[in-house]
Amino acid sequence: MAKRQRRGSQRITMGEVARLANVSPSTVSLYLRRPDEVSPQRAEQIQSAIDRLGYLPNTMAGGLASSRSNVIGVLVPTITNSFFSETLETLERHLRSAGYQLLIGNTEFDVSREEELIRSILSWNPAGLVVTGFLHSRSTLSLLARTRTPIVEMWDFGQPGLDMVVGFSHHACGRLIAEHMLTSGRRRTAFVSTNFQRDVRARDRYAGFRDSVEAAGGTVELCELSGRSDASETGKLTRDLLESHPEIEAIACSNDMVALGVLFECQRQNIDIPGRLALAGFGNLDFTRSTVPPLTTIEPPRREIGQHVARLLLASLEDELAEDEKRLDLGVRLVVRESV
Amino acid sequence: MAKRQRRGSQRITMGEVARLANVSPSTVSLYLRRPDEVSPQRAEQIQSAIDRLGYLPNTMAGGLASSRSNVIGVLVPTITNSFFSETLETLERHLRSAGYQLLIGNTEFDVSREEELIRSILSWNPAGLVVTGFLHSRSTLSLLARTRTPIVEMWDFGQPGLDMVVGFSHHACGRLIAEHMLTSGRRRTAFVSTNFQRDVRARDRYAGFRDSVEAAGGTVELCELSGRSDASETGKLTRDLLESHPEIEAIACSNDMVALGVLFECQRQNIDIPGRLALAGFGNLDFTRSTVPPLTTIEPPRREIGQHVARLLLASLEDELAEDEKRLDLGVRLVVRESV
DNA sequence: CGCCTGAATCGTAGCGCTACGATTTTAAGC
DNA sequence: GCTTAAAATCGTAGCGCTACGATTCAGGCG
Repeated sequence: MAKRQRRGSQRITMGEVARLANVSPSTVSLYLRRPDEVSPQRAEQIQSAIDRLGYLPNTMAGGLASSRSNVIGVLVPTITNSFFSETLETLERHLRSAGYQLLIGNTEFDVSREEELIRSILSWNPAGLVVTGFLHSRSTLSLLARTRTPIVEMWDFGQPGLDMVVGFSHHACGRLIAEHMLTSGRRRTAFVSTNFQRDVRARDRYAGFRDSVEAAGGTVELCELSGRSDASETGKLTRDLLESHPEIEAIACSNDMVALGVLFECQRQNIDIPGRLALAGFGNLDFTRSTVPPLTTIEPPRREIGQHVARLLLASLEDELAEDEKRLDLGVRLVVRESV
Repeated sequence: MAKRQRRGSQRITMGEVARLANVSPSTVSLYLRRPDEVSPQRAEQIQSAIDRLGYLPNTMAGGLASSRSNVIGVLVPTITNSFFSETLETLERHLRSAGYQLLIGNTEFDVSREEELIRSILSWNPAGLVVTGFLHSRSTLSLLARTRTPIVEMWDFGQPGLDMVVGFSHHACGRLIAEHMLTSGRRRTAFVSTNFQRDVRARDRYAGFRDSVEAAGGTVELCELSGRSDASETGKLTRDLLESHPEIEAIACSNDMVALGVLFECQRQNIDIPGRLALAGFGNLDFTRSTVPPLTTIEPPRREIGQHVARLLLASLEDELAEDEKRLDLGVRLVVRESV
């Protein structure tokens, strides 16, 4: 909380607008909320008073009085990741145009931090809540069970969920990549991942990949990149991997940035892609189409997620949604280019 | 605003906690705000009542009553850009640990959208406001002049500013790159930029670059990339540029993603970097150290900006800052690698 | 011309909390 | 045991707005 008190900072109230416009405060309030219910004449008086005074409504007072808010809380593991930030951007655009304000929180892939953030967001009496994935702490779950605000779990699919779900199956992504590699005749593979311990969804993609490869009699070597180094540490890791496992003929990466690191290492070592080694990413980031060679990857519906989350949220705020409208698998697209 | 009314969603109030704990509501409030001012015995009664009821304070009611809020508004051009999102992440971390809640807005490089967002944030009676850069609409300026909340303008430096300023000079960045290229003997240059029309800071970097190059008797060809295509359209543009201006021996890019696109095009055309062409980016994104060849770029103080903005904001909330503490040029570091 | 109806406007009572002065409790000192 | 100051607790009066029922106003009609 602010230490320095800033009261009396001559903020204009609705009452002052009313006085200047020669109407009652209730009329001003009504004008602001449902302009077509006041006469054109009053409307005009009120608007000009507002303009003249530079009146800004006090959201907190309004929210308290109506015990309702235009806040929607959104929790992502990190906004630093273009997957989530594009979803956020789209979500923001759609929700703002419907009059809502996003409260964004970074869970840092940590369920206890998520809990803390949810507590803080819930104290705003939000109209809706959007969280990433299905993994929540026990007390988060009970916190969420008790609240009545609509909840969307996004960026994943395949589990029951708390209320609404918009996403896709990461396990299926892994399988998709695996099948494509198998088709191109590769059986000895590796999966290189950042953030493997913390990111359930990366682990799901790995699991899907491994399941498919092993079902076809192939092998999968798992390589974890430590920390946040997306493309720098990758070089060394790739070198070690290829040295200790010279039989490997395909590498799937947990995301395109990792794949970029692998790709540059291959360029350095003159390893032919896809001749000697097949390479695939995840994310279909912008650069993937211009790498040398262009990178085969998976396009997750980043912006579509945002759009549909907004749509569902808005709909559920209007009226109760049928059960079968509450779950949306947006699927995923394999973008085949030249690296596999 | 929410259409469906969710009142009566049996939310627990402070009064109910008080009743269960056998104290007055004021004591509960005091306990929550300044726990050390209630006796340990009461504290314990109250806390257990809170836990038992699952009480969550109502932020709006608190904010209204104290006419003060723990909200800090932050406006960035786009959260989709790792420059800003890393600043945001750092800012969030520091500010949250001091008890503040960020309200993030996307201006989309549009001053009128910025104005709209500022209006909306101001209606929350925020404790502070952070905006990106110096470019604001006329009415934003008057809106901001009237308010008493501390304001930080970040990610730029060199203009008077409204209140506090934390950033660095983009013009200086351009000069830095130019000087390095000139030192390596290049005089015929090009500047390739995304988002040139909308992004003042990219234009400043260009201006700095051009000023230095031209002062040394060199030439600068400006290439603008349309829209959001960071690395894909870049290939074609580079090809055209190199064809129509075969004399060009150095390319500076508005950011590392653009440089990546140029680099891949050069790989395709077998253009030797830095032999035939020098290349530099901006941002020092993670991948730049592993490209082939590693990319010379500029490291902007992304996270430091967040950290110092938080520090200044917090300090100005405690007490008045001296004038000379209000402006901070964080500078910039040229990261020399192999591409120039 | 009064009556009725619907539209426009208004007044009042909170929303759940905090600020702050009033009151009660505690403990120290003699 | 009494006084007194300090510490702990409490009661009241809003914060600025919205909800909603009460009131006023227009106009149309018998």
